Order: sequence, then C-alpha cells, then structure tokens
Amino acid sequence: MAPSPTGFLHVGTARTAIFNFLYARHMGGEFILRIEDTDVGRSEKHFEEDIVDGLKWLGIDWDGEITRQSERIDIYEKYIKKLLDEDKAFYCPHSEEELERERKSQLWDKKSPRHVCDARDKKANTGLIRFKNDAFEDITFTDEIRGELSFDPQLLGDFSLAKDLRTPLYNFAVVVDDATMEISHVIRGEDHISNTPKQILLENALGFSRPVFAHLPLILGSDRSKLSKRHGATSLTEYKHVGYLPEAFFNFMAILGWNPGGEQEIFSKEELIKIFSLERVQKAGAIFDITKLDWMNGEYIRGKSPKEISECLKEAGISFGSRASKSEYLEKVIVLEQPRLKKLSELPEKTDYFFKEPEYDVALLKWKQMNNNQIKFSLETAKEMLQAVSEKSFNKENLEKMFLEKAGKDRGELLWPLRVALSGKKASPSPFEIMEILGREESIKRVQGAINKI
RNA sequence: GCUCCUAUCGUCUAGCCUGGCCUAGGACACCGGCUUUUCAAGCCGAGAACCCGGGUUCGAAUCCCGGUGGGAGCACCA
Repeated sequence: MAPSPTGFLHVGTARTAIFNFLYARHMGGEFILRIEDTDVGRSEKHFEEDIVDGLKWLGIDWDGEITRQSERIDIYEKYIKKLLDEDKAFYCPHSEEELERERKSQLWDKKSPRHVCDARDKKANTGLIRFKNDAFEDITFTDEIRGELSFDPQLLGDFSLAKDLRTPLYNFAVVVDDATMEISHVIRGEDHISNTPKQILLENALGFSRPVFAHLPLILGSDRSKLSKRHGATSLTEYKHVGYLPEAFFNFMAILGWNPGGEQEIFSKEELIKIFSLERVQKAGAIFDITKLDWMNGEYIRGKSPKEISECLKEAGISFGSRASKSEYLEKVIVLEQPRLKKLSELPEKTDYFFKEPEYDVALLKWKQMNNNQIKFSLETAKEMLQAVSEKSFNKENLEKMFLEKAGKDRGELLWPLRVALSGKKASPSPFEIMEILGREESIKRVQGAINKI
C-alpha cells in the first residue's frame, strides 16, 4: 500500500488499501505502508497523519514501520548512478520549452506524444535523467484481474526517471522500492495500468524480479468519471465526521468492485479476510452509490449497543453541545433513535427534545380536523391520566396499555397532540417511549406547556 | 489524436471460463400493501437489465467476428 501524501486520504486510495489489506491478510503475508512523498517531502506532515488516522479508523493495520520515499533518497541515488554508469540512462539537455514544442507538434501530427532524445549518446552531465529506451518488442505481463496485457514500448519514448541524482520521479522510485522492499504483489488502481510497462522496462534494466500486478477497477462518480472532489466528499475524514461507522464503510468498499458470489452482503472484516480473492474482483469501474452506503451504515448502527454508539459519536467528533448529560440517559435516547438512523450526525437534531424544551408551532398539535377545544380537551385528558400514574409504574408498557384503553377508535385524537407536546416534532418515536425516558414530572410539564400554548 | 481497459435492472452485482437447470437471481433505490397516532424499523408485493449487428449451434447472457458506447493513461505529479 503506497498512498501519496499530496492530499487527504482519498476514498479511492482507501479502497485500494482495503483490497491490499484483505489480500495480504488472506494470504497470510505482510502488508506494509509506504508513503510516496518524493515531491512533497516532510513539509506536508499533516497529510501523512491524515492517511494514518484514516487507515487506523478503518481498522487496517500494517506490518513494520512506515517507510517514506523522502527518507530513501540515498537508495534511489545508488540505482540511478548504476543506470547512468551502465549507459542505460542519460542526461537530456533539452529545455522544457523545447519539449513542449515537440509535444505539440506530435499531437498535431496525430501521433502519441513522446520524447526520443537525439542527445541520448552525447553524454551530457546536466538536465533531466531519462531512460534510454531501446525496447522494440511488445511488453507483455499478466494482470491478476485482467489477464494478459501487452504494450508497444516504442510509444513510451525515452521516459523520465529523475530530475537529478537526488530527486527521483515516481516510476523510478516505485520500481526501486518494490525491489528493495521485496514487494511480491502490486495491487493498485486501474489508472496505473499504463505505468506498468515503464516499470517493467526499469525492472529488467536493473535486474530486478517482476512482482505480480493487479489493477483494480476505478471508483466512479455518478457521471461515470473517476471519483473526484466535484462529486462531493472524497476524503475519508469527511465520512468519519458525518457519522459513518468504520465497519460499514469498510464493508461497503470491500463489496464495491468485488463480491464473493453468494447473496450475503454484510460481512465482518474477519469474514472478508477469509473469503477474499483477487479472481473475483470486477473488471469494470463501479459508481460510488452513497444511498447504499447509507443503508449499510443503518444496518451497522442497528447492530451496535448504545454504549458502542456513544463511543463512535465521540470518535466522529459529534457532540450534543452544552446539552450533554449523563451517559446513561444518552444511551436510552440512542436506543430509541437507532432504527431511524442512517448517519450518526443525524442524532443531535433528531433527539434535541430530550435535552431541552421542544419548540414547535401550535398548529402542529392538530390531528386531522380537530379544533382547538378538542385539542385542549385531549391534552387535559392526557395530563389527568399521567397525574394518576405513580412514579413507580411510569413505564412505557403501563402507559401504552392505559392510553390505548382510553383512546377512542381514532387513536390519533389522543396520541398525536400528546406526542407533539412531548417532542415538538412531526416525526418521532411513540409518546410512551419518550415519556419513559423524560419521566413523569417532565412529561406532565410538557403537556401542560402545550395546553398553555393554545 | 494515440495507447490501453471495459460493457447484465437507475445503482452495486450473481450467472459467462465448463452453452440447455435463465421465464436472467440477489441487494440498494423507487412504487404499492400490511403494521401503525407520526416517522422509521420489520414483513409482503410490483416494476425494472443481458449495448448493437452478424456468425457457430438443435439451443447463446454464456463461444467467435465486427461495430458502438463508457472509462483511464499519454508530465521535470504521484
């Protein structure tokens, strides 16, 4: 797994991490974390922190220390010198402007843009370091997901390796990393397919063995293009903070572009590790469908204990502000709203009436065609019934039994105004459940409050 | 433009390799019903797809050929 710290942990990168992780653990192999920061260096430390946080949140652990390309410059230098010495690489003296002009004219001639350097044997000693590409036979490799792939190496030209001895470029650095870190499987996004022939050429030139390649289908936005910022939230942190559960996110990403063949869709991380296979990875890109993630998140939320939910709330940074109260009380509230939740972030807004007096429009108290007198009568009745109940037997079973017996054939006449008086909302759990949590005194107080409003 | 990848309901997918069990299965979403004071949850149900054209075959979603659509890559980014 090798994310680049040029930004926060991207959803696509997270999915690649998940697949790498699942495969490595499935095979009982090692899974390492390598930060590709040759260009950014140490200055962007917070991006690395974001990546690490994101992976930890997902429950992905790696073997050994994190390796950073910025700390391996000496190693790259050694190999770049080797290529230079063996006359497999050279300094290209052309300026960026010249190169740009060449590119444009090639495009104009409807040719694939590339640079075959006319100074490759001139032994210059400054400029961009390029690979002396003399390959002419097709480069063929087996992709674990797509089968045999082949490319014409001539189209690559003399591709670039490094800006100078101590500033390697991506394709060169990864090849050195893969070999020196003994990477057996390179599992990455489909957008890297066209980098593979360059890397193979370099592996051959350096005498390295070839890893197994597997290219994952891309995650697409709703318009079928590669998922990016304009499609909405693409950073893992954003999903964490709006209250997606890591298990749900992990599960969802794992079955996006892969499935085990059966009809089950909800899997624990352990199950996924056990059944994962590269063979069953999809070839075509998959649209990131947030509504299915929402559903799955709801499933996971319903499967959690209130204690676990309140811990997730804390981790996601979702707070109830100054209304925060005893955790025991909060947990009761959570149980009540659990079946209604898709995202944890909905919780504070949905349950605010448990922490403060509800605010609502008097008109909301009206059930169907009731007039003010009827509403008032209904609420008075409810209040008297509540007053008749002892503190001890003030629980939802008792209350429900009482009220259902008392209510006429249209239960709404008694129950709707009561529920609104308690919650101030047009949608909420039943009044009995609410009252049990609110308690006798507060319940009566709210019913009285509603009566006063009319 | 060039190169490469890819194609089953709106979306994610099963089936394809090893043709017949496919009247194409599941899930999400949508719609309807049950339950219900409301909203959810739950249960039941409906609609919805083999990209197109040829071929091979008794028989093709599955095999072959040709189109078309979609995507990605073509940096002194990673």
